[in-house]
Amino acid sequence: MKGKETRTRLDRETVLATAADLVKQHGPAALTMRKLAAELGTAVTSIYWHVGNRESLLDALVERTVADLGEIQPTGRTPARRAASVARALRRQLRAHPHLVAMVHERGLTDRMFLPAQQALAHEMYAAGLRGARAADAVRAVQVHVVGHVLVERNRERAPVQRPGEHQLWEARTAGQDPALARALARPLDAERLFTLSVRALVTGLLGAAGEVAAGLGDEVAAGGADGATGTDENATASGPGN
Amino acid sequence: MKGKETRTRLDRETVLATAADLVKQHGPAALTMRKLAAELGTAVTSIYWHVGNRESLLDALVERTVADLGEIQPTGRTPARRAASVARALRRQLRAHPHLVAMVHERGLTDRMFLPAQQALAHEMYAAGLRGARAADAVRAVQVHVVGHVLVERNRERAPVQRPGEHQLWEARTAGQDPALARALARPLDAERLFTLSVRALVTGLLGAAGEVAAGLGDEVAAGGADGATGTDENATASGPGN
DNA sequence: ACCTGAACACCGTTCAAGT
DNA sequence: ACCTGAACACCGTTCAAGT
Repeated sequence: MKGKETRTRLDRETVLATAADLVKQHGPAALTMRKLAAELGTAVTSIYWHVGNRESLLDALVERTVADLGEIQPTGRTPARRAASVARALRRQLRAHPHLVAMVHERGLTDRMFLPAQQALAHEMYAAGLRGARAADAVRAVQVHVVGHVLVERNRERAPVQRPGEHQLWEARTAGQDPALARALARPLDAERLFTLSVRALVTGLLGAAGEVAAGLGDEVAAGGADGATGTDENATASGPGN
Repeated sequence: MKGKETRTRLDRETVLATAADLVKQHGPAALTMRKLAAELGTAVTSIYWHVGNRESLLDALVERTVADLGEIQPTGRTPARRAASVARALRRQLRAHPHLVAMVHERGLTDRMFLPAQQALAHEMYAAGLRGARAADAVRAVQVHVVGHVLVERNRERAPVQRPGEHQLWEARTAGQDPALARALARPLDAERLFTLSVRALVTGLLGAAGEVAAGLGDEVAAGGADGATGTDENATASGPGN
């Protein structure tokens, strides 16, 4: 159970490695200096010599994880689709490291982490005809949407079963004018589908103004938004070979 | 400093009240049973008699805060604008109780908390011509966007100064084809403006498909998305009288 | 240069004992 | 019915002492 037995020398590298392991398995809250020491087979205080303290240990962990995130490779034939594909790729990266988003945010490393995605998005916004501050707004809107969506998703997964639950709530209430709507809201939510759908809508909305006016790709954009309900098809599995 | 001096009887009510006070001032992490006891002028263990334990104390706190959130009163002349106004009102509610979102999520009370907003949104989506599952998707997309945005905002505010900072990052990098875009991304982000703008785009995108096809209000929707940069004007201060 | 145990100041929670 | 102190099992961190 305790992992390493014949310990000769402790090492900043192995401290980080086993710490990363603990975080990956049980989350950052479960990473206590004492448990880590037990796992390493050393005294608690030895860890301090190599990594300073718990806080800088987590810093280093985050830094290293961010460093070897895969490249983001946009896919699709139009800027709108390519921007959406960047959003999906970003979400996939984040979900591959379940505790990363929260840790990164707490540590104020968000900007560095999202720079590759930001640049990819900026490129597509430019290609779609957005310029300057307007393009910057679009980039940031998508970025915040993705991070926010992943945070909400993660919380929803971690949370104990929703206490009243949309189910009962919507069943009990007067279903209003649209019983089909009430039934749909009572069904459990498919996060992946909702993400794909909302990103598409957001990008469409962001490009819409400039798109129709400036670049004449309004029809393409509208088509991208119109096939909504089909959800996850070919372009959901496309990603860079890096990850 | 210790607040109450002449303490006759402890009371679940006053325990909750002072606990709420501590959370409001220093966040939920700062609410320790021992500090709370000190503030109350009682033994730590007395608290346990009234509220069980720390976890159910926080549960009760959240429950009570959610209970007296104000009504959500949509404003605006079109469904798109009214839906966006619901999103803004929801954001305002959440920001009025800075620690609420995270606590609510951790406790799995999200559904109950957002039911009023959800119903208001559902109403507007129906008015905009969306039906059934499609309307449900739109409602949830907006809901997740708002919660996610607020979570990101909160984290950004709490976080220590972003370490590398978009500033330096974007200045250092090859600014690509659009130096104005790079400059805009180097500027600090105006969360309120970005929120207004992205919600508008999202709603436009969500209604776009059904709106143009079914209800013939595509021009109105497009106009709503096109006046983008002006941001927070009349309808930003509108809310129910409840809060 | 690296590792150790003892010690300090914190936590939440339980429990027998008081009134 | 309500409040108490002592005690337990945890934390992160410091520090003098070892090799």
